[in-house]
Amino acid sequence: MVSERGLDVLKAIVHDYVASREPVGSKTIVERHAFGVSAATIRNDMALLEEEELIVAPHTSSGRVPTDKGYRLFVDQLADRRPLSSAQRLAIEQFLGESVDLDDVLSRTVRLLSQLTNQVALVQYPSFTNASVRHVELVTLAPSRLLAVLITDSGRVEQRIVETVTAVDPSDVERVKTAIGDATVGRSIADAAAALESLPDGLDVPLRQLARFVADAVIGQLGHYRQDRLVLAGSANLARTEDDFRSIFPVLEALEQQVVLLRLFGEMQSDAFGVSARIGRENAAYGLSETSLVVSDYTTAPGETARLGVLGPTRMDYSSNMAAVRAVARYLTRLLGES
Amino acid sequence: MVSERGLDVLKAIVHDYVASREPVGSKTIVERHAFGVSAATIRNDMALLEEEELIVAPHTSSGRVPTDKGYRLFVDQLADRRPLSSAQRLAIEQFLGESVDLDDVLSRTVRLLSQLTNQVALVQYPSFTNASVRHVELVTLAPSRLLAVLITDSGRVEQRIVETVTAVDPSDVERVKTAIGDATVGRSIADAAAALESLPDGLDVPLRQLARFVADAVIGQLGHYRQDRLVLAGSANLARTEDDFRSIFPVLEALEQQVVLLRLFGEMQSDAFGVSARIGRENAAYGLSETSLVVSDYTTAPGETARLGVLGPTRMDYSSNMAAVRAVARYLTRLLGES
DNA sequence: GTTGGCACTCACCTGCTCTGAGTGCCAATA
DNA sequence: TATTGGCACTCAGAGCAGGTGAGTGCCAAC
Repeated sequence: MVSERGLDVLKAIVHDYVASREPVGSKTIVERHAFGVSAATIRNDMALLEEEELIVAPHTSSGRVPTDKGYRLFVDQLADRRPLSSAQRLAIEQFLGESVDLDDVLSRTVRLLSQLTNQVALVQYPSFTNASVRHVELVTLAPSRLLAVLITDSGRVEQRIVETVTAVDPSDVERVKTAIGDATVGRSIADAAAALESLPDGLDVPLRQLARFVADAVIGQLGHYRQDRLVLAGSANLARTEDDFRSIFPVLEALEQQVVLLRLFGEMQSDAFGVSARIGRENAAYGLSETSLVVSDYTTAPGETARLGVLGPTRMDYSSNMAAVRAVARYLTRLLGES
Repeated sequence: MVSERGLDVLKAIVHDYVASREPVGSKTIVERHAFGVSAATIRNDMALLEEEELIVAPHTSSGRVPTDKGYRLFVDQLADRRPLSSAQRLAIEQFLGESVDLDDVLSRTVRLLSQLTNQVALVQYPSFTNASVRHVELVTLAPSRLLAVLITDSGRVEQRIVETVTAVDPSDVERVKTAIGDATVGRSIADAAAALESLPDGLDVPLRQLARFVADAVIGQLGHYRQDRLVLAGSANLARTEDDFRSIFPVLEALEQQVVLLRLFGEMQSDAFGVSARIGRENAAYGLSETSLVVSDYTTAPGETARLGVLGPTRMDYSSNMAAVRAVARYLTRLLGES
């Protein structure tokens, strides 16, 4: 069993190792932290911690380094949950407050988060499955090319080009637009998609083909509300933080394969404090076994959440990263919940 | 003066160095290329090339490496302009042909280009300054929050949230929408912005404030047509190609600071073949002195061009990268020029 | 349970030699 | 005059030896 002081020693090791990037020895610990005991005592504690596989020595005569299990214990029980500085809070409010639309909010959020944490920041687009259709617009770009624009009450705008086989008559376009609007406006995403499926069959024959094309396009746009997207920023931080450049290659690759990250996001469960972490080898299945992810939910509407977080080397400052992720998620919830 | 064969030697050095990543010696050259002369002769040529600062020896007793000046000469005079394989051409057509809208086209383009070249790919959004306003839509999201949507005949859609001080009357919204539509639809971006400036003054007092808010928002959207944006893909290739990881940090940073890249894009001039390169220290002002950029224009409408290209280490395969950039730019011109 | 002491380990630094790829130069050759 | 084989020279990099020091494990004493 690990003693009370033993846990404090683990905490000290995590802190010092994150700060110095070098294995931590018993002497360093007594020098930097006021334990009031000698180095030999610390050594005994460290031997116990090593037995529990919470720390490990890279080679026989070196200091210790936390294991993934050690980080996990640290995150779950030991990490300080200290709030951000008021200057940081102010920065969040000011920077995000200037946003002009949803895209802008999220792009600002992700840049902000990467600057606060010095890590790669990720923000998932809200799914808005509870949203309902506010407006459908159909614009003629060329004789046989239309642009379908879908607007929801969540303020999201989707566009899609519709190619038709033959040139279309403007009045037909108008009638199809009205029909589609009648069938969808005010309905939820799911209901609207269902209504559109059968819509063309109820129309006069001359309109059917056009209506089919447009309805399919709009259904495709509605489908986007299930598919998620990520925005990210700060990948340069990887090259700064990481010491070995070969290790950043799989990470950069994962960042481009958003699917992987979305699956990871999906699997994570927030704890009572609204923040959760996935550490090192817990991500091995995704080729990210030396990488940790700190994630929090944010809410855009009752019952609708999306996630944001940061990604960095296992050896990261969990305390402050978790605080930053939490604060940004809260502020974002407040900002987007207003509408 | 450098002889005819001297240039062939330079060409061989560039080729071999790009392939092997190691300084190229005289013996290697005679072994791999059928020059029909001895190593000593090649050495004489190399001494001349070194005098002209086209190649350099990293240390006294090693092979030679091209200088930036050497790459420049290679690109301008020696690089083969061989076309892509038909399989590659097919891949371009198939992959891009499936696009559903402008965003999709550009995001597919950039991914494609990064896969073809194994470099970081960049695509600039078209500016569409010649475009004209097709439609303006105003949607009420909340009592004092509207969404303004701007659609142009180039198929681009801009959205922006408008906050008003007080709750707005739906019929007022309708009237403002009509007024703004009348003032802008069918006009060019520049004309529409000018017309909107003075629009509110001509309206009844009760509508003025609302009209001012909305007009400002739409003017802001129109302003986006001057500001450019970049999409990029393949930054993981950096970590693969580069041997020293410290060198990728400034590059990753530049990739996040799109402003820098946009300025670089702006300064480049395409040559007669439609492709241009900026090599190594020519980019020193941007902190990219070990990086080269291969760029081509693509055309979206008569008189309107934007750029795309790839970015990678100075030691890159210029021949095939230039071929790929050129082919993709041509195809994109054809695809976007259709509308 | 804690401590000081002590022998032990091992990564890392330094200085050394050795090797080989590659060069520059030169006199001989076509 | 251009080309060639020969040769001495250079120097990065690999491999080895010895020294240093941070850190450990263990133990007897407190």
